[in-house]
Amino acid sequence: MPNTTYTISQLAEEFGVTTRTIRFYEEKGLVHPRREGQKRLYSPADRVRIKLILRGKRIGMSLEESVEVIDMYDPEHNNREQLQSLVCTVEDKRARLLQQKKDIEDMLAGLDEVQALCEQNLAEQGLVEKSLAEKSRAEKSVAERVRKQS
DNA sequence: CTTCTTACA
DNA sequence: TGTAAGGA
Repeated sequence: MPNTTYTISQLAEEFGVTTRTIRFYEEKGLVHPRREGQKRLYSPADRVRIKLILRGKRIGMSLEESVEVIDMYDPEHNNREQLQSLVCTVEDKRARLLQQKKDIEDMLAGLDEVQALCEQNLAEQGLVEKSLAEKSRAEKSVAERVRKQS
């Protein structure tokens, strides 16, 4: 297995963020890259964490929320009680995300309606412009005849 | 040239 | 988070 590592700049480029952002996450305790002297070396696991953090960020989660979700991946305590508690937390998070998902779908549906109305309106305007053009053409030919007669 | 820390906006 | 400074 290739024990790949990444430099901060590699990850920054891959995820479209600045190195400052990644260091900032470390400052917040979201990632713990190992060091090679002063240089930070990120493991594939670190990379995944950053990916999850950015994903959470995209859907409006705070860094803190993302950490909570990420922490659910590795149960630090394996006794029944704590595992059952984790299951509840997971179910709770799942419910919230599903609600968010539904809200987004409803909003998208709303956008579909708005867009349809806009396009319909534009189509009608197109017809108006067309008839206007014809009207203009007709008037022009009339004016032409009048001019010739005079 | 890249990365790091620190500090301020 | 961006940016700037100053060192490695």
